[in-house]
Amino acid sequence: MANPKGYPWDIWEQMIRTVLASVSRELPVLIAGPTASGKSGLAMELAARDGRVVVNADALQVYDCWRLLSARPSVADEAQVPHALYGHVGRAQPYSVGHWLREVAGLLDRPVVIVGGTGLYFTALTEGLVDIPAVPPEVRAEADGLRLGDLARMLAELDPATAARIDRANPARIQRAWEVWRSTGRGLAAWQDDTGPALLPRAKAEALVLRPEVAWLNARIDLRFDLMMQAGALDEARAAWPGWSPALPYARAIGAAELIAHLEGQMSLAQATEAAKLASRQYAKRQRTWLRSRMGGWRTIAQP
RNA sequence: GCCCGGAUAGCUCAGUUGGUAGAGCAGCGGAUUGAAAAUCCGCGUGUCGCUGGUUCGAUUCCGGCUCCGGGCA
Repeated sequence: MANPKGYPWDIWEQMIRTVLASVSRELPVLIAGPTASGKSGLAMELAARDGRVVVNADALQVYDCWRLLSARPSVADEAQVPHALYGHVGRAQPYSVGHWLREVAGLLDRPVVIVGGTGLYFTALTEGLVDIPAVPPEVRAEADGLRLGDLARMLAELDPATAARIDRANPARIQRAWEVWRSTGRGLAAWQDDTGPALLPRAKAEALVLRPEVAWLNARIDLRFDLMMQAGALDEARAAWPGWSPALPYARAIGAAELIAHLEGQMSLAQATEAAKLASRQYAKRQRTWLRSRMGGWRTIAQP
């Protein structure tokens, strides 16, 4: 990617290369960082150097419909170095951390560099995740049909331990807790207390976090979206338009809803573009919070 | 040139019968063990255009000025 005007991309890239020179050739490598920080390119270099497979740790790059909008590696990239867990999930297919972790488990018998921006995925990998049976679609549908207040009341009554532990102002948490109780007959808190050892503890991997400077990253984010548009992101959105289901996870790709809204005549292309860039910057901020607070023991690569 | 309206947070605006002001968005901080590019929680960041006057006290009332809209010439 080109260098945003006035920002020292070359210095950042050189600095990272220096760091990479000291990265183990044997241990699995993890690369976390905010969107547009240059993770994928670095992963490819390491993969080429050590004969590693690049493994995706991004919740949106798994979907087959978003190569451009999710900033997935290009066809050329994939031809150059082996990649795994990219674009292998259909948009109507259920997918979540649990699926991802099980797939990663099957790949750890070979040299890997695991790269992505989804903090939850890395935390599940290095700190563990309870194996709770998947919530059946009927239970999800049942929960979707109930009012939040009712879910909260039922949860407080049936599973007070979980109700006390979760953020009860958060609808997503309440619904998840209710669904687990409903589909397994056991409380989420009880399940979580049984969390086993991590699949790949951070001590057994080379764990890196990229932390570029905020203004620099924001400029990169804006530039990257412009490049996506030049590469045909609007066509990609148009292809995903028929049967568009905003409630499904695939629809959360930043920029997708904005471009669809434009196709539906609800906003100009300029407005959609601005909204998508804004949403990306806000997403990067949330990622920063996670990286700061949950990846303290990781090796930080910050911009000077 | 004259008349009318406006000027308050980064933006769009509300408000103060005179006691130095608050919403939305943006921003900042945080939570986050299966929808996580999701979801949720917290925080107001200010020469109230400038300048005189009245007043114990002016962002508020009065005069002048500046700028921005609109109208009449």
